[in-house]
Amino acid sequence: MVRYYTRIGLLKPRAQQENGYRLFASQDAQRLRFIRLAKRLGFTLSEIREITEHADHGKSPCGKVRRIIQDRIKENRAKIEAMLTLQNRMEEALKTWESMPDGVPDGDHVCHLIESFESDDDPDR
Amino acid sequence: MVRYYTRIGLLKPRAQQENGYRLFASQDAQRLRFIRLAKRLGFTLSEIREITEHADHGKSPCGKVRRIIQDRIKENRAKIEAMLTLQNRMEEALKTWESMPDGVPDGDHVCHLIESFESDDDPDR
DNA sequence: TCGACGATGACGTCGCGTCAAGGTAA
DNA sequence: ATTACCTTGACGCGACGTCATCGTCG
Repeated sequence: MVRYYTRIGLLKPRAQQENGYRLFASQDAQRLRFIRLAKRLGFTLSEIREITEHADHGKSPCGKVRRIIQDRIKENRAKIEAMLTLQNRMEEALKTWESMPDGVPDGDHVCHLIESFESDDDPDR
Repeated sequence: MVRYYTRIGLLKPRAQQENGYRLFASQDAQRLRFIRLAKRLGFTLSEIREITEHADHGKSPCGKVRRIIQDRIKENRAKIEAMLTLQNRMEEALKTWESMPDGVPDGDHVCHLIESFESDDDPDR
């Protein structure tokens, strides 16, 4: 991860001259802790990059931070609902399949279990 | 999608000789419907490929199908819980931040809102 | 001849992991 | 000299989308 964060410019350790080794200062450790906290709050790495660059230019990133997390809460709610819908569909399928035998595939049908779930319309996705 | 599915070998239209155009038969349309149904049930494309290849060899894929969906239900449950945990964390953060002003970044701190969420330990992730 | 289709191939997404080839430290 | 670390670079994942370049159809 540290190598990756360095690669995408989230961490900027100083390069030592003699050997090519990266030198991490305590500021870099601080920065890494910040990244971890932000990730725990749902921020993506590119958002974190925006935030830190903003801050490195002396501007307050707090407004941006509030906006991002509000959007993320909405997005997340939608994703959770979608996953709950899927979960219901899967459990329903398993239940229905309990009373159905395995089938042998012919040219037309791959698996009658799955094919028994013809969807009339396709509201989500 | 159709191009992609063809590329990864999920759809296999016959190539016409004269021009290089792909020729889709009704079987391909049937196969595509199957893929869509399976996706709606949470199967990944590589699982769908396993299933169809199994079936194309004349073997019943139904056992595999039952096993996969049972695993997927468990995985999904874990993911949903993780997302609910995240959602709580985000909403808690927003609430806490309501009473906090925006701050100006100094060398040590990027955003005190995020930094106020020091985590004692890190149980999940 | 022109414009709307088709094909292939390469590259982008996101957050890393992994592997190879080579240099360095103890 | 060994071996354990470090570096850069490329490629992999999943499920496509997009772009460029080319060929083809009407």
